[in-house]
Amino acid sequence: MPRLTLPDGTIKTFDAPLTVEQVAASIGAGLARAALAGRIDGRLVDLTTLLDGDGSLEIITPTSAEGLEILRHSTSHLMAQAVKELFPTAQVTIGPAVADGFYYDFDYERPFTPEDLEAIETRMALLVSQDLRIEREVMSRDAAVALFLGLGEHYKAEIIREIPQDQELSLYRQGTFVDLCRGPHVPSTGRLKVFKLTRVAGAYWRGNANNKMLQRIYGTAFGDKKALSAYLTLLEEAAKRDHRRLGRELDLFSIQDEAGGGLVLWHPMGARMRQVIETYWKETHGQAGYEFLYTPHMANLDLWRTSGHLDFYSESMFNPMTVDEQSYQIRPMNCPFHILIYRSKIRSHRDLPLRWAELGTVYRYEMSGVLHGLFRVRGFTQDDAHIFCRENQIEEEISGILDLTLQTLTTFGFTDFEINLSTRPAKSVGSDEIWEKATTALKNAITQRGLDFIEDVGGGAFYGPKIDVKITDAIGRKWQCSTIQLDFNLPERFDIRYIGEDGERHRPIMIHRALMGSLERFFGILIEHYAGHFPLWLAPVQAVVLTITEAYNDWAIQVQEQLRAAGLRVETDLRNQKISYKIREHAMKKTPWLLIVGEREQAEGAVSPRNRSGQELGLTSIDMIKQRLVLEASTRTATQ
RNA sequence: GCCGACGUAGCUCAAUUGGCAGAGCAACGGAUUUGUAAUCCGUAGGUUCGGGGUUCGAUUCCCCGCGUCGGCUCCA
Repeated sequence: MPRLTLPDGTIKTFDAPLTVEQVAASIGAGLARAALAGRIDGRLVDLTTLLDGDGSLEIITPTSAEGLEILRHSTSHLMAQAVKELFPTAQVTIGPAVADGFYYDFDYERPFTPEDLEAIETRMALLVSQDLRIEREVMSRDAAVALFLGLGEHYKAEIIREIPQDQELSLYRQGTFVDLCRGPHVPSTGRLKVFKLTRVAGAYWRGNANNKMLQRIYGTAFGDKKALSAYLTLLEEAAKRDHRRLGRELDLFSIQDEAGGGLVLWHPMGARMRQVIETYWKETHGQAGYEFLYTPHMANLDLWRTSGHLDFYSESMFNPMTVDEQSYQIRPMNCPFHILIYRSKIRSHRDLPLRWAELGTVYRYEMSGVLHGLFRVRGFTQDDAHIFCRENQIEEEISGILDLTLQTLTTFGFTDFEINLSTRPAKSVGSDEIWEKATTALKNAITQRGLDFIEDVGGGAFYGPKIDVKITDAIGRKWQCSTIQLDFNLPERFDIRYIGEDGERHRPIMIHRALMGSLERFFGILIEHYAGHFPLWLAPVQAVVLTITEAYNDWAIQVQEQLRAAGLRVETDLRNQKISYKIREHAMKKTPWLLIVGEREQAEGAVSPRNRSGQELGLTSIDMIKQRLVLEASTRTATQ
């Protein structure tokens, strides 16, 4: 007699075994229609799963993340079925649900075309209208291998051979199509009504460039049409915010072939913003007890041999250049230089912790195909710092870095954080003891300020555990910028030490950390986060004084001078144009404040301010507007 | 690097089966002296990404190169 506990705590008992689907129907017809799968005691199962014992049961619908994932996974199978029917010689490989939808990789003699996608979509719709049952079947390994080899599906056979012996193999059949799959899946193709194939792309088998290139088709699926159109609207919104487009429109930066791909040219307006960001960075780091360093952009190759970068990082390094028969390497990182400064004299335990920061520009080789605006470049500036401390100072230092990180990110308008802690991987350097101590210190530092974290077990670098912080932007996208990384390796390689209280030599702990990560990338994120509507403290031009006619030029210039004297970034627009023309132009440049001056304003020593949202303040004295803008800029928050 | 799509004026985009390379905005010149999102007239602007081929003729078709864009991790 199944006795089932539902998520709201109610308990339902049945006098005979029944399927998840039947339970859903017993709760309500609406739920039965929406049901995609079930969760029994935490395990996701098909709707057709028979319940014969007690336990907790949750009905999964498209409103949950899992429901959406199942829906998309099933849609990817539906697509594979359509592809197999239209292109019988295509071999199926893998087809998972991913962040925004799903994909399926096929091995086919030619790439799929946009016309193929249309045909596939049409066939998918046909299969949906047939409402084919999707049925699970368990099979032995040998039988499964034989089945797929018989179907000419060599990739599937290869996959099965790699699945652990003791794991149960399941197949899903729908119509003539059969696929190896862990499941769960929706009960029939009729459930898959809202989907869209988005693009085709090449993708290597198993993501390895040495393997054959497969044809990947991307698509997405949703529980209802509204959700799909909301998603498409989001894509449009993201396109409007594209920093490459805004960067050009607002004249912030460019990347030009003549200089080289992935090398950023900061134009005056972008450079103004960068100055503001750097000034803020210096201010906060000074307050947090950091010292600042400047180090060279290249160094003798031997330095990179000692640091080990030549061994484990050479793929990302530019080729060395020869100078006076010696090899020099343009730097991909700043840390070896900071270590050299540490090692330049004997350090005492009293000197520690040393917090050394540098806006260090580094150059890394990225494959041409991955370059992308400011997000993926070949030359960028890190807001880098290295902390040298004693073992017993780790927790306090991490704690301080976390404070600074959250303070910085909040100031730039990000308030939603996800903290990831990555622990010791299989291959690593350093003793069990130090890993244990350090990892605990990291955890404590996070939990002590009441924050949650996601643990990525074994996800740390070989040289130490790390904390990454992800931010969520205005349209819900996540970005990882900040990283805090312990290093047990470099102090060893450079043999750096300090003299302890006991008079003996000890090895310091090194912490690498960057809060914004790369200034270029962070700038790109800011552009997209604010969609170019930068808060006053960041805006390259904070206000423009617009004249009604040339008769008021003198007053406009006086206004500009007075506001500039108060530290504001103010321009004038004295052109012989209608006021509405000028307003439109500066509105499109997303200037926070437009200060209009004409006869009345001049007579009263005033301006008529209009803010970015079109709000007019009316006649305002020069002192009033000065105060207001200075206050708004100094609070470093978005007020419009 | 690999797969695919694309590459026309500073920007956004046209150009019939292969038949004189165009428009809007921006720029520049002139007129207009204007009150809250585009005043009017004019001028200039091109090796159609580069190179080669087919053709009487190539922006258009073919080949090579360069660049841009979308992908190439998310496990059956």
